[in-house]
Amino acid sequence: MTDLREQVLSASLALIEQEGVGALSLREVARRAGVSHQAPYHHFGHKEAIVAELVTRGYLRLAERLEEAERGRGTPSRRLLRAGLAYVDFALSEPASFRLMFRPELVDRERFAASGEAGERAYSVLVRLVAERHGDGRAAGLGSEAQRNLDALVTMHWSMVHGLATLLLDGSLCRRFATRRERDSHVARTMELFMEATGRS
Amino acid sequence: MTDLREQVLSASLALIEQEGVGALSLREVARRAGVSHQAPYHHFGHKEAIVAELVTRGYLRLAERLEEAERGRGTPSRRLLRAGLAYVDFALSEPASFRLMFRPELVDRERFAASGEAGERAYSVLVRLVAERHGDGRAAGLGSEAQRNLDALVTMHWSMVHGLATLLLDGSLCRRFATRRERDSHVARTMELFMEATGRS
DNA sequence: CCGCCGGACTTGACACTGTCAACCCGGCGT
DNA sequence: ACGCCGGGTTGACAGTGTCAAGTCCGGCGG
Repeated sequence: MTDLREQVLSASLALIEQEGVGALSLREVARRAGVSHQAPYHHFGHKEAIVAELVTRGYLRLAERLEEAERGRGTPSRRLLRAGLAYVDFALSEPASFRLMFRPELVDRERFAASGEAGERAYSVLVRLVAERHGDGRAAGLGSEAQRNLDALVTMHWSMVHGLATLLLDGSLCRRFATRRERDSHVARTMELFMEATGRS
Repeated sequence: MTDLREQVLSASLALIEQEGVGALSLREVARRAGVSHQAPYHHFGHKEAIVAELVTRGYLRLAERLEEAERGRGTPSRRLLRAGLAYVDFALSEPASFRLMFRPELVDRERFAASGEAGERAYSVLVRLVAERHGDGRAAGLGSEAQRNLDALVTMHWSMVHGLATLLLDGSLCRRFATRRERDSHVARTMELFMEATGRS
């Protein structure tokens, strides 16, 4: 019916959501779209191109959510916290995209530059938020020692939210909670603990 | 020559290390072991059983490393830090195992209980270390509020090291460092920053 | 109007995968 | 001596990604 290209993309995502990343099959996607097994090739060339497109779009949506938190009201700490929660929430609400985004063997970032750039855009939001919170007061003039510490701070924040997201999604944390509400309050408590410990506001 | 079972396991790991998780192929493994494509089936039944065995052994080695850090000298904080560094180091030195361990769609934890138990063993080390550091002074008598906070602390520590490990392995951090030494010092700085922020010793 | 050109799609083939089935062989216990 | 069985083999089947043709059709130039 509508644009087959879009249909292929959404069918792929749905398939991954239902059966897991490993079950993504062009032929099954074609079947679901009601076309022959080669039709998708006319729009994408190979499987990797489909995944690359999904990865790019995933990073763009993540970047949007983070930028939304960045634009919000409140202290730098508060906005950084909201960005962190948005990161985790993204992973939980779009698990298929999130898993694809962090499986580098699926899409070669060299050949699909758009995916890499979208990832950089999301990353840069985090860098700005951390820098804002942890005082880059004297603008760009930090010595290399201070710069290295800022780098470490960014890595620390990112590792925290990324670890939380992946453990909730794929790790043992995913079996620890009976209800969604329970899980969410655990996440909130953990993030607040972290922000409080590392905070200076 | 020697035990084919062991040969299959090590060949599988080597193959994953070289070509990625997706490239694990029983037939290629058999080829490398110099046997027919069905020989591995005589020892494992299906592919999942091979992966499950690798996952179990991976968790056991990780648990050993963590327990080694636990037994070491120093304050609780120091030992927790060393356990965290051991976690990251494990991921970097055994990337194939680590990736398998956190891809739950590959092995069903219900049917392969050994994998789950080995994972629990590693997890419990972390729980003990965090509890020891963050004062479970009055033993088992914590109220449910304090218990929830301890849970959140464990999740926080685990998320931190797990996020750091996966970002170094699969995320954008892996392209940020030219030399291993540079990378390691970044890891050390990040972990120390984290421990200092969350520490009470 | 005809012709034809190119994009969207189909059909058919190939090599590869995991897995089922049958067969084969050599050492062991009875 | 015989049968059994663990470890190994070969052969087949369905499913996969991908290459190579062929088919259909709408819009264009002449």
